[in-house]
Amino acid sequence: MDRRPLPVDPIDVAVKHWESHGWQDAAPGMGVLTSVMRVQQIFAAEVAEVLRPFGLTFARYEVLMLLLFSRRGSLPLGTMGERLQVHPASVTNAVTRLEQDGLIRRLPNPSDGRSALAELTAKGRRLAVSATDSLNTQVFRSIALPADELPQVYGLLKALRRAAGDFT
Amino acid sequence: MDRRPLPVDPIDVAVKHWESHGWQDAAPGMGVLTSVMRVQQIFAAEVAEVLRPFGLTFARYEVLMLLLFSRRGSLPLGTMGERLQVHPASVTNAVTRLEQDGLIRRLPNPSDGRSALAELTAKGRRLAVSATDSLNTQVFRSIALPADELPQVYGLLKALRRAAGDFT
DNA sequence: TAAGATTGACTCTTCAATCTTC
DNA sequence: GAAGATTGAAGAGTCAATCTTA
Repeated sequence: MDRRPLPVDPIDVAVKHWESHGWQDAAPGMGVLTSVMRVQQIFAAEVAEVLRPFGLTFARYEVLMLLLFSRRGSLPLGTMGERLQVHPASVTNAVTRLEQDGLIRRLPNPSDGRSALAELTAKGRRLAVSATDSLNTQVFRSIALPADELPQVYGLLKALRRAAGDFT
Repeated sequence: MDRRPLPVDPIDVAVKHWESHGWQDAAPGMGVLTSVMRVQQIFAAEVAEVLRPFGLTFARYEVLMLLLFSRRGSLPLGTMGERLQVHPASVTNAVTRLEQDGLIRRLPNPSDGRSALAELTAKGRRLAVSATDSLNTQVFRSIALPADELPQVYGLLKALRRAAGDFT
């Protein structure tokens, strides 16, 4: 689904339309929201391409990394859903697939019979590290902004997330 | 799928993990990418909630707005895919659904027998304007950033989009 | 009764293959 | 043969309903 670059920025055009329809006060917000949607789409495509050879999606990669960074290499599914801010059903989905691929194991939670733990296997640990190496090199280190502007975007997006009640 | 706010910012935590695993140079990019993904998720949820009563998704709303802003109120499907940066199949999907709902009409393209035009109906035009009023009020005008910071984010995201080859 | 997890239905997206027209 | 659009299949996400345990 690759496209040639457009001669004009379609989001600039949309913002101008908003301004000329009497929606001046909403135009900047519309522009920012639409830009976030589009940048996410670009990032998601890049990440998906890098992760495909590993048999991973971004959601499943995030589950692996959460486990990699955890003290014992295991976490309750509910905790993972909270940290990743996704629906419980999405966690179940990702965990099931990762388990089929032998990257994690499901264990009963000794302290709560209702709960399940996901635990990283040795194979999962190795894959998480390899995939991270690729992502670091091909995506994260290549984000096309002057180095001093990255913390700026980060801070602005963080303000948006905090305002939305993501964290306190 | 609503969640209570977390006591710490999970993205801050991930960035710190990156730094302490010898991936310092990739940490800022990882933080920005992850933040964009999360802010997109928040925005998408807000937009979906506002559009639900109108029977619209964001993708279908974007199609309506593209037609609303076009000279004749009609555009070839391929052109819409380019402007919205989505797969042709997504356009077909959205257009089919909008047509079922009586918001647009499919017409043959007089200048190319392979191509189809989508044309806004009166009903579609009214709905597009109503939905925009709601989005302006409940989402776009309420984006939680000091007014002078919106153009800043916009500019930074635009630099990212340009670097990705979105437009020239 | 409530909480954790799972299931099945539904939506949206992309991809590959196909059909028609240029 | 190439381009525009469509179709069917597969993947991922949410939601509502359900099952089990606390």
